[in-house]
Amino acid sequence: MLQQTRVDQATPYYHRFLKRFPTVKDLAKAERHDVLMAWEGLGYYSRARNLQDAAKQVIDEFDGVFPETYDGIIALKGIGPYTAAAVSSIAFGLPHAVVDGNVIRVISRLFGIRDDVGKTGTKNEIQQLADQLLDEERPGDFNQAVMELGATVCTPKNPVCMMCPVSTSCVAFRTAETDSLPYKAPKKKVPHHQIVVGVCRDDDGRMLIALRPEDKMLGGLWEFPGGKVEQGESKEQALTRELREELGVMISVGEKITEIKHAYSHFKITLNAYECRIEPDQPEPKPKASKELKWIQPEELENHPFPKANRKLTMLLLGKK
DNA sequence: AAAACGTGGGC
DNA sequence: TGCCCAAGTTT
Repeated sequence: MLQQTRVDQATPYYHRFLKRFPTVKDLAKAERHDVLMAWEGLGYYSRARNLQDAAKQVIDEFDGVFPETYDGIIALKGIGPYTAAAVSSIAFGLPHAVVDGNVIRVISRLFGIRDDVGKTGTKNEIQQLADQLLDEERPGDFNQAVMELGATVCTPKNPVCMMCPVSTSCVAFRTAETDSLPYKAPKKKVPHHQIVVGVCRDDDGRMLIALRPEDKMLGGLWEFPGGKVEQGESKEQALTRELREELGVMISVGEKITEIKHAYSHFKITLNAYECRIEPDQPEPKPKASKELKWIQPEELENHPFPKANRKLTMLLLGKK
């Protein structure tokens, strides 16, 4: 949960998750739907799938006993170099240095690394330096101490060098480069897409939702069907086209419901939601781009995992805020 | 090796 | 408002 996520953001999820899935076996045998439901809102949903896959690995490949070696730990789904080092050092006292965002900042300043820390080679260099620095007597404490130093003293903005125990040997401090290190190459600006989605209702007041494929973005979550507005298209045209492509039916576009802005990790969207009706002569919709389609009553929206922008829409539809 | 992958808080 | 960054991993 903590991968690319602040402790404060993950903490309530952590407690809820453990209450819902108290043991590895509970998690391993759970429905994916329920795991994603517990993860909804936390983002990077592949982590939830990986975590459950890892639980299955522990049951099936490790006889139900969590591995106690670095190689065994990093063999688990969703566990990479950082998490394997963190768990093996903190839980089992094994000598592996963690390299997270904090450590990258501390090491790059301490040693005056001026290369782009976004590059693989630079990260390897930092990993080597961290490994050399590691206190092999207390690897877990050392790792947490460096991360804590980065989180509280050697901060991204306005580091408190006066409080730093290693400032006298810090290159960035001695050369007044703390503001420019770690160096990161300028980011490309992210695209902004216009998205249209349809809230298709039938005569019983049910709404049509679609399940996103597991291997794609937001995989395993539900959404209102729709897609991107292409160049030269009106939103109504785009929605008609998208639902024809995605559901295989002709629809009529009704009233606009709302407009929701949202930022993902690598692009931004404006989600335009419309009331829709499937034309009377049309066959039952078939999932062409999604894994499954389902007609549900409004109150059932709360029992399905939705990504953030779609969840805002469901809340509006339920009259909740 | 670089890009894909969510969301929320701080400034 | 817009950008940065967060206890990174996978493809």
